Amino acid sequence: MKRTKNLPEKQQKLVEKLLDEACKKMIVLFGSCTAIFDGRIKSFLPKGDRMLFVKKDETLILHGSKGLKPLNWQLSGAGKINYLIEDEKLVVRTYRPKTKETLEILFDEIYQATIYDAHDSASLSIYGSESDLSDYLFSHPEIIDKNFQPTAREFETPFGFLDLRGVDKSGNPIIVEVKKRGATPADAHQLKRYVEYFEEVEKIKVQGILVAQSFSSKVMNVLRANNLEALEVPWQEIFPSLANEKPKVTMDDYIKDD
Amino acid sequence: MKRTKNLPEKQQKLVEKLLDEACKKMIVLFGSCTAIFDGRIKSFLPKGDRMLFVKKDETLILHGSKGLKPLNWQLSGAGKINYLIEDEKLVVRTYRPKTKETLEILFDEIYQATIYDAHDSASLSIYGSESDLSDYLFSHPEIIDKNFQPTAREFETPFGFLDLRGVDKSGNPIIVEVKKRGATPADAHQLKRYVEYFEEVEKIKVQGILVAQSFSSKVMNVLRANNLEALEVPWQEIFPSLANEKPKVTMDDYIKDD
DNA sequence: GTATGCATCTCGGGA
DNA sequence: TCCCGAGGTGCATAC
Repeated sequence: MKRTKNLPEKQQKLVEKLLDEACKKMIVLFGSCTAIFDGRIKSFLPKGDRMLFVKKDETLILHGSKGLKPLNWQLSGAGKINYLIEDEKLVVRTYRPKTKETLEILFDEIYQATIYDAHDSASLSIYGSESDLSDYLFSHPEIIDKNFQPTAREFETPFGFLDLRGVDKSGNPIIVEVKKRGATPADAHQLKRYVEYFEEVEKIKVQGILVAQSFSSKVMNVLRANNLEALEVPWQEIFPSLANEKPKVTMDDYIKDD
Repeated sequence: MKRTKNLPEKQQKLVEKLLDEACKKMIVLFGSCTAIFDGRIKSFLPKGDRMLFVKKDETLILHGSKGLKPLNWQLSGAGKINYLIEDEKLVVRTYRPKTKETLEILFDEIYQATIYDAHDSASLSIYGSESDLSDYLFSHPEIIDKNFQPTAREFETPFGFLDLRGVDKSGNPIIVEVKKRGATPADAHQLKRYVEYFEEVEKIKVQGILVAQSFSSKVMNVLRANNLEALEVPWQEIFPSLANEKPKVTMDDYIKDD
């Protein structure tokens, strides 16, 4: 990429443009910069080539050349983003009062600045969440146990919501905590605290079952130590993945040309 | 923004360029697209103006006009990103074998394509993490209690690591769980598990203290019910925030001109 | 490689 | 508004 010298007058013009377009359009700046964040944590980012992305809601995202997570960012809801020239260099400065967080990005050089006029009213639709899995288990209780009869979903306790409640064939109460991913020790603890709620507060002895994709030995230890059950449910078989086969749903099913 | 017609020959040239530069440079495409993700979850994104950002490590990020989080993405480590022309439209398709996840982005129109040659060897340095706070409390135990004497940091139990262990002036054992953020019910239960471990397995009665930024009434209820202590530690006073005052550390302290 | 827990977690839903 | 838990959590670190 050609690196044009950033002449002062050119920079001044850019700043005016940026201030003018802020909150109306997406702004992408590409250049060499350093950054300092101060708030919930402090961080310093030495000089390097980055992409700064400012959205219409003034979310500010500074990306490096690797990984999904940005190097630095500022959430929307911060005050106005300041674009200034200091020492002939572009400085982008934001302050988020709610969390008292400042982000300061100093551009040594700007290689390219682009202002996009984006229109997007669409929103992402999702299928296959943990709550979908709970729903499915509620209506297909035999997956949990052939004698399991669910009685409630999203049952509230003072310790939080539990996913499924039911009984076995003898009427003994069962509670189920559902995780789509692999179980963590925290998940086992979560289930334990629901069981404790019933035993200590409601004076009911319940069987706790943790449903998850997989169980590590440490998690199994916690479960066994607390007399809780583990049930491996491969949700991929419940929500058949299209990944391995020819997609059954293609974009053509959705796309409408104007 | 001027919306140039995407002529087939032009698109073909873009595809060649994209394939050529993949993994060598950052790619930014701006246009109108739909997207389908299939893997850990299924999602469909209707048509709208988006920014597609492909990093050198083949991380792929599709951003909408709001919020920090991308609408769709693919982590690095996926197979080669496919850029194809289908029905005279650019299709970006990736498959990540590890998690069997596909992402397909179909561009209805491309407004701008940019290829950046980024050089960034610098890495972010961070100060003020939870572990920094634990370290600080270990060396300044009077913050927890004037009679607290720490004996261990990162002490392992079968239920997980606890942050601090120590004794009071009478030699009674104390364990401390440290959170930098506000305490959650799960935090209180985690501490309870640790206390139970000592009482049930090691047959030692210990006092549990939860250190956090703030405590909700629900969390306080759980703590009180289990005879656990809450200690509000304003870490902002420990790692003085520069947010409210004139920054003491400015970029000038770091920046070295080549 | 897997497992574990932090994160400037972000985000959405519910009270 | 705050509180709470899910997340395609991502990510580093410990094993």
